[in-house]
Amino acid sequence: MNNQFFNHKKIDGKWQKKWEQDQIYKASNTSKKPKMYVLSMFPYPSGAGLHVGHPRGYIAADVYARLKRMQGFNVLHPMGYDAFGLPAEQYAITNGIHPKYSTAKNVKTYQKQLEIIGLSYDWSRKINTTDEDYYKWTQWIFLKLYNHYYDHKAKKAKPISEIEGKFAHLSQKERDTELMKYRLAYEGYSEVNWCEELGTVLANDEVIDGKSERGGHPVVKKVMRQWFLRITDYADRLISGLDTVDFDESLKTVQKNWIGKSFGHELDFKIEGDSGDIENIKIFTTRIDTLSGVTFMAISKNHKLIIKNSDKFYKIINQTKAWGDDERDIKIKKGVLLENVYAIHPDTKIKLPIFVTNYVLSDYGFGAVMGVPDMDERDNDFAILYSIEIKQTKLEESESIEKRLGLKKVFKYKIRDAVFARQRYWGEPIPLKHDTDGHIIELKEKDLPLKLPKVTSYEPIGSGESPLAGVKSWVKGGYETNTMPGWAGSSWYFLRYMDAHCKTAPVSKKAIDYWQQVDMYIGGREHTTGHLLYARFWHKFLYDIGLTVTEEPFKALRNQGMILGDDGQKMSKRWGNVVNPDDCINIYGADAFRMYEMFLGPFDSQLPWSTDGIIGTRRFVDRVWRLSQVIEEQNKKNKNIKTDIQLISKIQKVIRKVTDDIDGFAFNTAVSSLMILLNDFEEVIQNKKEINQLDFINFIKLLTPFAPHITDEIWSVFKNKNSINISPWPKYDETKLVENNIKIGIQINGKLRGDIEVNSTKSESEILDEAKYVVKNHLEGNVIKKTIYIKGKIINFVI
RNA sequence: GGGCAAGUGGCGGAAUUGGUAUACGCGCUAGUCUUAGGAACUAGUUCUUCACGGAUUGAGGGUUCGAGUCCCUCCUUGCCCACCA
Repeated sequence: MNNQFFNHKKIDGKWQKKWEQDQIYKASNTSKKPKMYVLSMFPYPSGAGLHVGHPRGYIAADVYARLKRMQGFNVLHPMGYDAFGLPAEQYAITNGIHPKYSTAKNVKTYQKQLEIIGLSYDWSRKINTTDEDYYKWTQWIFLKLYNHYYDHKAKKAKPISEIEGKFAHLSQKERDTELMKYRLAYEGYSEVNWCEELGTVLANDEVIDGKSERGGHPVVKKVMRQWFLRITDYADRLISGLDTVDFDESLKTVQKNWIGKSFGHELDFKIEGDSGDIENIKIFTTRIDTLSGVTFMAISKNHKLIIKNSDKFYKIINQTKAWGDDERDIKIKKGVLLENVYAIHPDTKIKLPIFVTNYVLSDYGFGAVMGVPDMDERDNDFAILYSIEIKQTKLEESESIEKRLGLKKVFKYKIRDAVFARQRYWGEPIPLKHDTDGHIIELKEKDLPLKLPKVTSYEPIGSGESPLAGVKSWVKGGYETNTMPGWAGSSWYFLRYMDAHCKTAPVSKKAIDYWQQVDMYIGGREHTTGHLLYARFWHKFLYDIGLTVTEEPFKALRNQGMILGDDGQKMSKRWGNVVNPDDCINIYGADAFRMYEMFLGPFDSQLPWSTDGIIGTRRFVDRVWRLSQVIEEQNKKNKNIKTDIQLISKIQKVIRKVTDDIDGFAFNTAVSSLMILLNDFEEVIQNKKEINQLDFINFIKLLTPFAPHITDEIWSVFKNKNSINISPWPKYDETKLVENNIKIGIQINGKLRGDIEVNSTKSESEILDEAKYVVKNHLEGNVIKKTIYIKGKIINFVI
């Protein structure tokens, strides 16, 4: 070992191979050590492969996992692939290649890219959501959702069989219909986000500004048969559970706002005039106290008053058709007055005009609003546009209105039940059959997995139905032709890692009892209202049915900031600013790359990438390498070197700093303090002093979570057995600290005028006298009115 | 429109939470070595000034012996949600 440069090409691979051979990162499900489950959000392997932004979260999780392992935890740190979903299917349509093969290829690429980074995964637990052994259990969970309902009194899910008796007197068809109103996975007809280009329905969070998240195709509303998950039943628990987890406060707020719980009252306004069977307009309001200011009613164009009287209101239907399908897009308020129909104010009995408007959402509350232009800005805008009376509101205690009109307090939520069906091929088949009467039959557990059949074409068939509807045997068997959405497999994968090969359940009782939940979850903020909410929902359901042992899946969550291109734009092929991690690792080595990703800046900040900077951490790696050789030489000659006590003291401080920083996800400052410590080591060597190997080992141990390859190599050159990666973490020892002479500033009236060396042997008056002497020019001819001396920090003379 | 962040050298960013602003790294300048270039190493590098000195954390004000940090007003940028009754 006489090289000036660290030979990463040889050494990185050597250790990666050895770690895998010795299985040093394998987690034990029976260990007596304290457990620690550290999880990175698993990737969707796209054809483009990883860019340098992706590994940031993986490396951070890995650094954290490595620290915990060295601190003596039994660490579970797994990785896998989320491989069902649209892009693979789009690729299949364009290229005629089965998604199974294209995703397998992508997974292979990702696997290679991850391996060369040197991440400490327990690969024996690798999962892939498209494996039959995996999606068998996704289907199993779906069936559990299907045959459970939510008991709002007990606040938990219960078997549907418990309420079947209630409907025993009904015909099977009627009974099916009634029970469907309770099931947590249910079939319904609903207006959904339909994307013609993709030929499928999308969830709300997959639609951005009326366009599909993937591809940016137009999305319109369409009524279709769908499967839904009743996430709304869990809305309250999804809010209250946030108080028990260690997530970023702003992320909790986003989830709370997404669920959108609000408190208010429901109230019926009687209708007079030509309104067919409809007698009332039901509204929800959070401001019942403004009732006296109501001067009109506003309803959405899809309100039942219009729909059920389409013959009477055909003109209005035609007029409002052109308003656009997405009410969220509207900029200018529009309205049409209903003729010959009035609503009656419950107190004054005054006739109120009814308008069909574009600013009332059809899918929130009852799609109807009481218009209070005096108090509500939106109602005010509308009233001015349509010359509606604006009446001064007399606020009234809501309790007295409640009593007078017999109203009850109610809660409303913004969150909708989640559409759980895609008219697509590349997803988990829904394990249900429809018999000829339309009765639904569940598949039995022994018949799972219901495997995806082969198809000849991946295009959705004309009606917008899934390609499965074109498979004769499938349709003949009565199988459901919808498949599950992309987020099905990712809603429970963290449980599967606990027991990746369990044959009898999604996860065995023994494994869940041991691992409990994810202790530290690391991923991007973009999953806040999608995956993260769905996973919490499924986990709570699985808790209700006794499969999991905690209410929440993730005890703590940390979000990484996005890495931008060096032009400050999002990294993408479109801008030509994509940097590939493989190239960086090939040139600079995994350790330099890992350190640079962590050193770039605060973990949760968005940061521009600059490949130029890696040279800095690469130089650091080389300097550590050279220093290790010098120290080895010194220690060969003399076994009992006494290291400079100042340096030992500095090492102790860095032990504390690096430990605290990794715990607090302040990786950038941990790396910088390691750089400072290296500078200190080199200064000692330059001064022709010697360093004991054991003190240097403390330093390389602190470096190990960031740069595990070079530290393991040095560790073995120093003739240590096993891997440094499973050696004990250094302990901070306060007794080894020495007090230095420190320089403190001398201020006059708060302005810095000089400095002074102090140490513990000098008394306060000695220090102050000396300080006065140092700044005597500034003090000349002035009286010191006040002296402030903060020990070890500052002296301030006020004149 | 609402909510949440954040504004510090040429650049990415530090600052023990009110106590010497600009740590660490990139880049740049000079030097050593080299036929040369590169690499490596050494020294320097907030601005202004020949220098002594002076100024400086988006702008302005305030509290304090002392403010990047706390308070008020404003400006700018980023992200998320956007007619949720």
